[in-house]
Amino acid sequence: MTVTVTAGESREAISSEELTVWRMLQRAQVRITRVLETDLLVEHDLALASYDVLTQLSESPDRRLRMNDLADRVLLSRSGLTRLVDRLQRDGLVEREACASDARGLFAVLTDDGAVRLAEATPTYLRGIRAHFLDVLDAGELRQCAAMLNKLFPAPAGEELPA
Amino acid sequence: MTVTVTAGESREAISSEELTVWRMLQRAQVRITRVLETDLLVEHDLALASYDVLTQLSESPDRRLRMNDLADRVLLSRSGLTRLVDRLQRDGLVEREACASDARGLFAVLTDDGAVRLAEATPTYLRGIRAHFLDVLDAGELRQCAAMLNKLFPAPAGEELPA
DNA sequence: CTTAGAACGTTGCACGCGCATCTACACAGC
DNA sequence: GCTGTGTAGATGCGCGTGCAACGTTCTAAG
Repeated sequence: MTVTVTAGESREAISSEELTVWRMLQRAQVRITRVLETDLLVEHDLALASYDVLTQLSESPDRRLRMNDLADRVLLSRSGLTRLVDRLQRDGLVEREACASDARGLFAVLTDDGAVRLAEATPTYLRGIRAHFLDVLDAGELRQCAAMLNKLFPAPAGEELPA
Repeated sequence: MTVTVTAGESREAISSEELTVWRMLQRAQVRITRVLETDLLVEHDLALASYDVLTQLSESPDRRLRMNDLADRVLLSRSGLTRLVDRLQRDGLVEREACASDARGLFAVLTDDGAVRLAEATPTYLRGIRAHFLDVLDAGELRQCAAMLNKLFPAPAGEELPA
C-alpha cells in the first residue's frame, strides 16, 4: 500500500508506513519537548531554551562562550539568542563580557546565580528525559537510536557517539 | 562516565551517552523540520502547519473535520488552529461550514483550490522527508524506529503500525 | 422549565521567534 | 594610510503561538 502522489516528481513512492513513522516522530518529539518545557517552567520558571543556554555555558571552559558559538550549539537564530541572553542577563543568570582579542565579540558568561539555578533545574530536566524517553527504551534500542541519529546528522566534530 | 547531578533526585544517574542521544534527537528533529518548512515556504508559500492541516482534511471523509478534531491531529492549540484556519480561509484553501447536529461546532472544509495547492506541495514535502530522513535509514532501521516510537507514544487508536 | 456545568470555538494579550537590516570592527590588498 | 569585503552582534518589524477569559450552545439534574 503506497501513498498516491498526484504530481509525480519523487523517484520512488513513499509507503504509508514510512510516512507514518515520520509523523509519529514529529508527534513524539513535539510532545516530549512540550512536557519538558512546561515542567521546567512550572517548577523553575525556566524555558527550555534558557536551560539549554545555561547548560552549554556551564560545560564550557570558564563558563563562557562567544555569542556566535553559543548560537551554533543552541537551536536558535542569532537574533533569538541576543534576546534570550538579554532576558537571562536581566534575571542575573548570565553576564556579557567584552572579548579582549576581538572588539566585535562578546562572551556570555554564566553567573553564580545562573549556576545555582541550573543546578536546581537539572533534576527536573533529567527526570523528564528519563520518564518520557530513556526509561521507555531498553539499552539495545538506545544504541540503535544513537546509530540512526549518527547517520541522520553526522555530529559536529567531538560529539559523536562511539559505535 | 556519568553526568554529575548536583541535587540528587533522580533514582539513577543518566550516563552522558544517554544524554547525548537525547540531544541529538532534538537537534535532528528541529533541523529536519526547519529544512522542510523553508522548502515548503520557498517553493509553495506554505508553512508546515498549514500543510499538515490541508493533509489532515484531505484524508478525512468529505474533506472536512471539526475544528476540535483537527486541533487534536495537528500539533497546535485550539486558538492557534483558529488563527491558522483564518489564514487558510483568507487564502481560499479552506472554508468554514456550520455543523447541522451541533450549533456550536464548525467544520473546516478543504476547498478545490486547497486540494490543488496541497497536491502541488506534496512532492516537495515527500522529497524532503525522503532526502533527510527515509533515504538515510535502511528498512531495518526504519522498523526499529517505528517500534521505538510505538513505545514512546502509543498511537491514538487506528494509527498504529503493524509490528 | 430552570439551572448548573461542560464543551466548542473565538478573541485580547503578551511573548518569543526569524528575517532583513544596521552598526562596529577585522582583515586583506593596494 | 585607505578601501572593500566579510564577520559579530544588536535592532525594527511582522508574524505565529499559547494562556486566560469570553460568548454560545449542549446536556443533565432537580
